[in-house]
Amino acid sequence: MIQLNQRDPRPIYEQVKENFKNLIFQGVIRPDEKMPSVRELAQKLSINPNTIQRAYRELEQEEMIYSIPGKGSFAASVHMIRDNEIRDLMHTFTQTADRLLGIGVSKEELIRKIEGRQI
Amino acid sequence: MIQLNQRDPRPIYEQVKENFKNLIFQGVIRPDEKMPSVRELAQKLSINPNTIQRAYRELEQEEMIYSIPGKGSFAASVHMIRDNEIRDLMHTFTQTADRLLGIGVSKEELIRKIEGRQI
DNA sequence: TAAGTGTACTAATAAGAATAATACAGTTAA
DNA sequence: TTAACTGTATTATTCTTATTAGTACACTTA
Repeated sequence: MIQLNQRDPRPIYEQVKENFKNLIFQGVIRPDEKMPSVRELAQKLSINPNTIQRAYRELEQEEMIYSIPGKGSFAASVHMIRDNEIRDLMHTFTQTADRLLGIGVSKEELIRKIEGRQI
Repeated sequence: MIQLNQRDPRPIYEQVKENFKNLIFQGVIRPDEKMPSVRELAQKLSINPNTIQRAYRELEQEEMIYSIPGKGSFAASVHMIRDNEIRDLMHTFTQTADRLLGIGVSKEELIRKIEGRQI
């Protein structure tokens, strides 16, 4: 299910995170489906359970999954994930806009930029 | 001219950078005015010249200053600095907009966001 | 030509990130 | 109730990276 690449310079927990993100986005792991337990996966990959736990903790902070002590970790719904992504991007968007407006760029210029985009 | 804070957890070269950014923004160092030489400043602060050199190198990459081998380092013009800042922010702005458009947010919604801002 | 300037390269060191070891607490099912 | 599972917190160790230092080079100016 999860593939670690020895030559990948990124830390293991990052590789684990990316693997699960892909599996969830691709629908291989469905919303509310149980993920492998930290110990089970750690054993399969021959690494320390805490490394998996770190990956899960960060995935939870990014609201890709949710964890229930004693029960397990589960994939979040794709709608939830999409909403969170939009929320975060919107925050960056308005923040950047504010900084531009603050140093003298006009609203009209920003709006023109938007209108000029593809899609 | 430059103040280093022993309790500041940031590396020395970062503190040096921030100090100069402020001095330039505040107009204490005027456009094209010569900055202290790497050795002179290093001696005053009792640190290695290479540490100053790193600060200067990064300030140059950010186009806050420009350096001429054998002559010295000089503050960039405030107009240049402002233009660079706008260029970078615009890049972030359009990039973020594109990602939002890509996952289904409409141009109209983004434009409304801009129009709703203060200033 | 001597004393100044920035810069490049390498080595040493310090700081932080990544992982491991261990213990705790909740859940479930026999 | 208890045994075997689950996630989580804390601390320690290891390892990588970032930071700083040492040294030499090349250019400019007086």
